[in-house]
Amino acid sequence: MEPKIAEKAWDPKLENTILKKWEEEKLYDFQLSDNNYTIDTPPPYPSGRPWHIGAASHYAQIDMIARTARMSGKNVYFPIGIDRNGLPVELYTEKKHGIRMREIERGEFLELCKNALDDLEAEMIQIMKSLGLSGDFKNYYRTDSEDYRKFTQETFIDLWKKGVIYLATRPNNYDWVSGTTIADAEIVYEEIPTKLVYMKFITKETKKEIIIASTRPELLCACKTVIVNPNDERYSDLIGKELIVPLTNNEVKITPHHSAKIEFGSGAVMVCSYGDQNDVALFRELQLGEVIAIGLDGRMTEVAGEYQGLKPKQARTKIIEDLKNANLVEKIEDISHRTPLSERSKTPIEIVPMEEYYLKQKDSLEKMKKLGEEIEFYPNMHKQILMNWLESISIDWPISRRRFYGTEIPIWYCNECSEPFVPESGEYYRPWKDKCPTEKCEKCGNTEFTGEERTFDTWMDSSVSPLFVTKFNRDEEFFKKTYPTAIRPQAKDIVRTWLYYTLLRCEKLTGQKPWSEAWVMGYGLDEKGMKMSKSKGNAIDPIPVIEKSGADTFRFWSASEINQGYDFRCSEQKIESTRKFLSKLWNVSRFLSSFPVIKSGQLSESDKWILSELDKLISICKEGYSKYNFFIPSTAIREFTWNIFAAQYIEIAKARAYGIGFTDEERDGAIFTLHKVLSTILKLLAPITPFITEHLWQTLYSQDSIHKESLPDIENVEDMSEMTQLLSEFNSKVWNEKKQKELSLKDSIKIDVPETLNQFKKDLIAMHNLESN
RNA sequence: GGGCUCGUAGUCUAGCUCGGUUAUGACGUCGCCUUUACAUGGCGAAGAUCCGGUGUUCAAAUCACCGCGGGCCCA
Repeated sequence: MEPKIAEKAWDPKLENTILKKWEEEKLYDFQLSDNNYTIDTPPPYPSGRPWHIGAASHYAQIDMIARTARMSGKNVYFPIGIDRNGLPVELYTEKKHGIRMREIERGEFLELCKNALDDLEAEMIQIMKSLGLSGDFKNYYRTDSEDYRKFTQETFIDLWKKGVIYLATRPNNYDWVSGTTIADAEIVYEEIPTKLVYMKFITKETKKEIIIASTRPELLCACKTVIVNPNDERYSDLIGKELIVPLTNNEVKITPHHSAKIEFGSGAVMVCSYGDQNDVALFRELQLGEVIAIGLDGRMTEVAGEYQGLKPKQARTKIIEDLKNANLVEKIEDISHRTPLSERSKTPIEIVPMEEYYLKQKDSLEKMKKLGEEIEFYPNMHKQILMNWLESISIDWPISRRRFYGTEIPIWYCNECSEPFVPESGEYYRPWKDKCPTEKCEKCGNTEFTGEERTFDTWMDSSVSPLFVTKFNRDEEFFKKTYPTAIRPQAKDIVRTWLYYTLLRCEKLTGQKPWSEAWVMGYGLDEKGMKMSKSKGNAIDPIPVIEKSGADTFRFWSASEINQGYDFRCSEQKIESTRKFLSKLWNVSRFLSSFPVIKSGQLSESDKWILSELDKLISICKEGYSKYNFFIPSTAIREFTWNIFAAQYIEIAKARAYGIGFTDEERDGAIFTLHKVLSTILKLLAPITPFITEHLWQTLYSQDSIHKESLPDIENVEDMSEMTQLLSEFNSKVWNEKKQKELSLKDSIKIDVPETLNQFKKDLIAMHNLESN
C-alpha cells in the first residue's frame, strides 16, 4: 500500500499555503452571535527593532487561547490592535533622525513618528500573521487613529463631567535650559564634583547643636523635616523633637526613616522640596507640605528671601558664604556626587512642582479590590501583584504628559479668566492646532482661547481597549453581547499599569468589570536567564527563527517550554530541536496514511489498552486547556505520541494491521484504532500547532478544516493503564535481548510472554516473532 | 534602597497542598546500531550537596524561620 503522504518530512513552507487557504475561506471571521467569547487582546507597542521574541511567544499563546475556545464551541472574537501612543516612539524618532522633539514643528514631528510606527507595525503584523494568529486582522485598530483617539477623548469628557478629574501640582523633572519637563527615560547620571556642607542645626528645647550634611544648602528654605535612621543611637532620644533650621530659623521635626544612611554625612538628613527623587518620595510618604523654592525659570523663588532670582548654583555659593559668616558651618568636604542630568542639555535637572491633571483613584480602591477578587487569574499567584499594588497606591493617577505623540487632552482655556472649556464628545480634538469649538467663555464672555498642549498618559488610551473593541457607545447591541469580555491575556510586568488602569477606567465608565478572567504570562529572558536588551546584544530576532523552524515549531516550543505565568528562557537551539516532535508526528501520520480510514473493527486487548491511555490523555489535555495552561497538553501529547503510541502501540499493532496471520476483523480493529488515536491526537494538538494538524487532518480525514472540529470527549472506557509499564518493560526486554544476540528485529527469538500480559499474547508473538511457548 | 515573586541535572519540568521507595519525564551531551513509517530514527550511559543554613520530626525536595541568588515593578 502506498502512503497517501509521500513527503518524508513536514515542510514549514507549507504554512504559507495553509495561511492563504484560511484567509480565502474566511475561517476566522467573526460574526456576532449570542455565545461570544471576547478576547481583550493586548495591542503591542512598536518601540523598535527587533520585536521581542518573548512577545512573539505571548501572542502565539494568546492564539492558543482563541483556538481552544473555538474548539470548545465558543464564537470567538479575537481583535487585533496596535498601541501607538507614547514616549518610546518619540525617543526612537529623535534618535533615528538626530532631532529634538521641541526643536521642530509639532506637526512635522508627529508625521515622522507616524512613519516610524508604520514601519515597525508592519513587521509586528507580519510576525503575528505568520505565527498563525486567528485574529480579526481585517478590522485591526490603532490607538493613534482618529477613531480611537476620539474614543479616548470621549471617555475623558465623560469622566470630566462625572467630576473625577482635577488639577493638582506634583513634582516633575525639569530641564530649565530647554524649558521643559523631561521623562525619567531622558535622564542621564554623571559623577560631578560638589561640596558637602556640614551645617549646624539647633534643637529647639535643649539648644544642642546637630550637624546635618547636604549638597543643596540653597534649599534650606524648603526644608520640612530632618530624618535619622531609627537604628542610629546618636539620635534616638531626639526623635520627634523640633530643630531650628539655620538662617531661615524655621522649625522642623526630626523623623525616623530607614532611608537615612547612618554612615553618610552625620547620619541626619534634611528633606527639602525637592533636592532629589528621594525627597519626592519622602514628601509623599510623610505627607509634608511642599515649598516651591525653584521656579520654572530655573531661579530661586520668593521663599528663598534674599536669594530670590539667583540660579541654584549661585545661591549655593552665596548661602555657603552667609552660613560661614554666621558660624553655622562645621566643615565642607569636596565630594563626587552622582547627579541626574538632562540627556539633552547636560544640565542638572531640578525637581519642580507643576500642575497636572489627575484622575481620582484613591476612593475606588476598595471597589477595585472587590473586582479583583471576582476575576479569575491564571495562574492565581499573579493576582497578588494586583492586590499588592492596590494596597500601595497613595496618590491619584496623574494623566497629563508634556509630550507630543499621544492623544490630546481636549481642553481650551479662556485667555482672560483661564476658565477651562471641555467640548462635547463626538469629534477628535487637537487643541494645540484646532480653533476652540466655542465662541465665548461661559464665565467671562471673552472670545479668545488657548488650546491645551499636553497629551494623555498612554495608559489612558490602552485602558479602554475592552470598551473600544466591544463598541461601547457606538453599537449598543454589539456592546451588550460582548461586554464584559471573557478574558484579558497579558504579560506580568504590566499588571500594575495596563491591567489595573483598565479595571479602574472600565468600572468608572460602565460600572462593571471588563473581563471575567485574566491570564498573566511571564517574561522572556535570554538563555542564561538574563533580561534581553539591544544594548546587551542578547536580543533574539524572532523573524529568522520563525522562518527557519516554522510557526508550529515555535508555537510548540512556546507551549512545551513555558510553565504558566513563569519567566522563561529563549534559545534558538532549543526552539529548533523542538521540531523533532513534529517530524515524529509527521512520520506516524505517513505510516498510518498507507492504511484506509475505516469506521469499525474487532478490538483486541491491545487496542482497548491504547484507547484507555487515549482517554487518559484527553482528560489531561482538557484539564490543561480549561486553565489555558498549554504546557500540560503539549507535554502530555508529546509523551503519549512518542513513548506510548509510536514506541509501543504501533509496534504491537503493526503486524496485525498488515493482516499477516490475523483475520480481517482483527486487522480492521488495528487499523481502526490507529486512525482513531491519530485523529484524536491531531484534534487535541490543533490549538497549539494549527498548521501541521490542519495539513494532516485534511490529507487523511476530511476536506473541512480541523479548526471547525470540537475537542474530543472522553469515552469512559475501562482503565487499563496499569498495563502500560508492563508492556513497555517486556518490549524493551525483547529488543535488548535481540540486540545482545545481534539478531535482527525480524528474527525469531524464544522468550516467554509473562502471565500478566497473557491477554496481549497474540499481538506480542506476532510483533516480536516469538517462538510460541 | 523598597515591595512582590520565583529557586529541583547545562535547560525545561513532575513530585511540594496532605513529610515516608532508588527524586519523574523531556531537550541537550556522550557511546553503540542502517533495523522497523521515521538516522528528523532506535538502544544505552553519564549528569541533581532538590539555592545555603538552622529548626521541627523516627523521617524533610516537601513544614517553619533566617540568609543568598534571579526576575519584575517602584524609587
